[in-house]
This record gives sequence, structure tokens and C-alpha cells, in this order.
Amino acid sequence: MTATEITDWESRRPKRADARRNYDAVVEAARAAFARDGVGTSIDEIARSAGVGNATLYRHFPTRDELIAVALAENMAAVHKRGLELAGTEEPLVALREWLLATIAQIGTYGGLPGSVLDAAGREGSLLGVTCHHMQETTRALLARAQEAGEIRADVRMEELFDLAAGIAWVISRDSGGADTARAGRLLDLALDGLVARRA
Amino acid sequence: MTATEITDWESRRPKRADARRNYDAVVEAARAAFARDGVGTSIDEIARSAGVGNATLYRHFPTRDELIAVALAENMAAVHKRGLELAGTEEPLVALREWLLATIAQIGTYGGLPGSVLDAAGREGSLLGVTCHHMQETTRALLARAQEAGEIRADVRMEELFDLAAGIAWVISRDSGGADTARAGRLLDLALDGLVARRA
DNA sequence: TTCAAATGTGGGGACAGTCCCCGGTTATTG
DNA sequence: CAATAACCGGGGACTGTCCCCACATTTGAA
Repeated sequence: MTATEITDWESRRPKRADARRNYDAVVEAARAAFARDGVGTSIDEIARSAGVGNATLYRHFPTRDELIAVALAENMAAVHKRGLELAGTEEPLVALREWLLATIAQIGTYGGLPGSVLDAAGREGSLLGVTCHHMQETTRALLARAQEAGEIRADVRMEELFDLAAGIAWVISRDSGGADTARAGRLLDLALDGLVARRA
Repeated sequence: MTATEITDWESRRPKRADARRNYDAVVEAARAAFARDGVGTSIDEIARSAGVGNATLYRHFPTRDELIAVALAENMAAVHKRGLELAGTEEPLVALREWLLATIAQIGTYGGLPGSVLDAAGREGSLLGVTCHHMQETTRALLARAQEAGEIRADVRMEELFDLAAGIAWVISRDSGGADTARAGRLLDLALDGLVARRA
């Protein structure tokens, strides 16, 4: 199922030796470039730093999103795995909170990534859209569990939760290229617990 | 004070007849273009649709932010005025809520605007930075009042509130070019009231 | 050796931002 | 009021960057 789909990008790796070498070099260069300058960085620059012609890059990754998706693949798989573990945890609320934090941290790693993710959230077509869909499904499951346990308001919808998480991820990924987990946690806690004071 | 600074952009309007005509045409074209395609739209395209050479546009507005700031000026002034009114309202919490909603709606009108605003929030230099600073000060005042009335948790800092508001504005401005006030209100209420269920 | 697959140079199109000469406007002077 | 000079704003054209593709060439695998 999901694992197949997520790791399915493996099957996209070319079979010929030189092609695979270039493919891997591009992904590696993309990771470095994204981490340094965000996902909006120059594609040609990535190709250059990978020692590859830009047309080669475009052959393997026709769109920017595809390159982003592959560059994130194993991280995404790890987060997804963590989500499955959390689904079996005893505390639904802390599980949901940790899941959201992991998601935010993941989406916030690269500057501009939240935008790409939310863009891809709709159209199922792209690789990024698929991984994004997985994240949403996990969110839905963990949210439902927390609601059934009476720990989260029943009227909260997954989309709203996802919107808030995406917003937080966007804020923290804007400045401070690397995700600031502490700030993300603080903002998430505020959103979860609420800002209004409780009277006794 | 503030009103002077905000409407100070008036003094930037050229005095010569043709210059003022072009200036106004550019601002008008920019408003339309921003509303349609977001603040990231092509500057040259704005100049073209204003019937003006791009160099003329750059003469009046050396940076994109400056054009954005002027295009927003009167809206910003209106929001700022609303903030001053709200500061005298009897209900600190509802005042804060309404202020945040107005701010989010304003920042969310143009796609990509939240990013520009948060970028300009730091550096005081630009016009956009100044207006942004005003918004933050108003937020700080309304927040302090609500906290003194015991209606908002005392540990909430203005920056955190602003981060959440910016995040929400970003989410709603991404899709649906015009700001979706209903969705913004819902997300804001969630963040304010919190998502966790209260026991009894 | 053969041939499909992969490569990358080089170019077209779009955009941001700058330069600089030209033409019109305003101020000044007779 | 009229003519002229100084000046200010206009915009075509240019540089540099980026995305994306066409095509001739090379390379790996059978």
C-alpha cells in the first residue's frame, strides 16, 4: 500500500549505470541547495553543482515538484512510519501533537516547501501530491482517534488542522532556514490549547 | 504621528502633472494585477497595462515592496483607524479578535502578501515595513489590554500572536485569490479558543 | 559491432533592474 | 505676455538570470 507507493520512486531510478549516477548526483545536489536556499532555488544551479547538463536534470525530473518529492522521499517515509507507530500509542492527544510537530518540522525544513506542499495537496497527480495525501490521511486518523477519546473538540475538521499546521510550518520556514522546532512547538501548543484564559 | 506617517506617502506623489498621472495609473494597474495574480506578478506587465515604460515605474517605485505598500496604503490606513477605534471598545477580547480578523483579511487580500509583510516586518526602512510596524504596535496594545483584563493567557507574546495571524493569512491567501473571511474567522477562532476539549 | 538510451550545448522566451538620451513642462526673463 | 533655458520625467534598449526545449553527439549494454 502506502509503503509501496512512497518507495515506488525507487523504480524511477534509471537502470543504466551512468544515468543512475547522474540521477543520484542531482538528488544529492538538490538536497543541499534546497536546505541552503529553499525549494525556489535555481534549477540550473542544481544541475551545475551536480556536474550535469540542465537538460539531463529535466529529463529525470520534468517538474520542480518531482525533484522536491524525490529529495524528500526518505524523510517523508520516516515521518510516515512515525505516524503509524503513533497510531498505536496509548495517549491519543500526545500522539496527535507529536505527529503534527513532526509534520511541521518536516514541511518546514526547506524554505518555501509549505507552499509547494499545499499546492500539491489538491492534485493527486504529482509525486508530491501522493506523499502529501498520505500525510493528510494519517492526520485524519490520529485526529479521529483523539476526538473519539474526547480529547479534541468534535467539530474540528482535518482540513482545518492541516491548514493551521501548514501555516505554522510556513512561518517557521520563512526565516531561519532550518526548522526551528522550539518555536514550532510553542505555536502548535498555543493553537491546540488556545490563547483565551480559562476562568478557573 | 502614525496618521502622518501613513498618509505621508501622499507627499511622494510627484508634483508635475504628467508624472502624477503616470504614478496614479501605475498604482491602479498594480492593484488590479495584485488582486488577479498576487504580489509576485510581473512588474513589466504592470507597467505595460498602465501604458507606461518600465523605467518610469521603477523611477516611482524602486522596489516591489514600495509599490505594494502604496497600493495598500488607504486600506492600511482604514485598518489602522479601525484598530484605534477598537482600542476604546468595552470588550477587550472581542476587540482583539476583530482586530486580528481585519488584519488577516487585509494581509490576505493579495496572494503572496503575507510573505512580503513578514519580510518587511524586520527592516524598518521600507514603506511596507513602517505600515507593518504600525500593525504590530496596535496588536501589542490590544493584546496587552486583553491580558490585563485577564481574558488572554498572560504568557502569550505579541510576536507569537502575529506569527499565528500571518500563518492564517498565508493559508487563506494561497488559494482563492480574494481573502476568504469565513475560513479566516474559523481558523482564528480555533487558534484563540484552542482545539483540545475542555472537561466540563 | 550495433543501436537504443542518455547526454549537454546552445538558444528562445520571460523577467528584474539599470542606463541614458530625448521630449515635454515649468520657471525665468525680457 | 512671449520666448527661452533649465530641468524633470519618459521609455527604448541593454545586462544578467532563469526556465525549458531541440538536436546533434556520445555512451553503455546486448
